[in-house]
Amino acid sequence: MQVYNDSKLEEAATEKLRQAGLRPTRQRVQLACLLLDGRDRHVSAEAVQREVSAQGGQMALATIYNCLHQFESAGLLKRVHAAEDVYLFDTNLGPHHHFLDVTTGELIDMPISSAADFVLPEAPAGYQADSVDIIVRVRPKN
Amino acid sequence: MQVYNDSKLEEAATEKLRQAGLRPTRQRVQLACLLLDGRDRHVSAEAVQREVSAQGGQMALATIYNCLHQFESAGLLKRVHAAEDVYLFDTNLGPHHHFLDVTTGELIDMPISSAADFVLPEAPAGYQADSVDIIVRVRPKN
DNA sequence: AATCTAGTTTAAAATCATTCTAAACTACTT
DNA sequence: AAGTAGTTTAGAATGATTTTAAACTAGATT
Repeated sequence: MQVYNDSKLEEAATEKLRQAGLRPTRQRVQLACLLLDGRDRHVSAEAVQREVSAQGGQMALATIYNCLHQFESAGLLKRVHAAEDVYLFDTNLGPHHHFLDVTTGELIDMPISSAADFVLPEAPAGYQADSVDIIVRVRPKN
Repeated sequence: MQVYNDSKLEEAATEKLRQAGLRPTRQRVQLACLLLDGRDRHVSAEAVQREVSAQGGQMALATIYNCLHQFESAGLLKRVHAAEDVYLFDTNLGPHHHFLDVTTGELIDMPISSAADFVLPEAPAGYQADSVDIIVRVRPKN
């Protein structure tokens, strides 16, 4: 946490956690401030730990994994398949898909309107579609 | 391999490996017979090892990983993201995507009947699209 | 405010799929 | 038959994630 905490942000985070049925512990509040502030981001547990460290704090990786998964279960985050063997937590809760820059591994949100261009085949007989994941691999031009 | 090897199959596999620039070792021929026989399948390294064992053979997992990756590099297999943390090797080399039965983890090939069904979204400015991965999660009706 | 307790955090160990190592083996050439 | 580069292998290493179990804490109870 910053030397000067933004108590407004913390109060909002606390409220968000309460509504999600999560006890607002110091760690969860800190992570909520970091991740549930409205910015659309794609983060790994380790990246979160680095951010916590950068703010002068410290948090066990196990705690970060716990919290991120709890946030996910509570619908505060989504877990997305970013690349080959990489999963990230996505703060963008709206329906969207991703572009993946194969040269850097960076994920870029794909507005759903673009994805609407996709015409998906009917689900196989006896099945009903549940959800769709689309990743378009891209690379910088030239 | 079966008690009575199908030497025709082995010859075909040997030829396929040669054309791919892979020395047809005993292990690679056995795996090629198992996997490159025209059936469309989705297999893990461990599943392959179980099949080898079921045929009375044995093969180090490291060898299986080596071979599967070499087959992939040679364009004889594709590696696909099957589910959450699961990757499988896909013997269907044609352009296609997958349905994933979320209740069993089973992958079902999604034919691309007409390539026109898939209109790629515009890549972000400065990027060009490379390839697309689509997984439609499905579940049995009722 | 002190106590209680279920829920939480943590360091450290465990897990598990995959990869690496380096020694033994083998396909192919000479 | 011998040589050599490429292969296979058991076992160790890796690395992201999960588990363990002991210490800690938020919130309820007295």
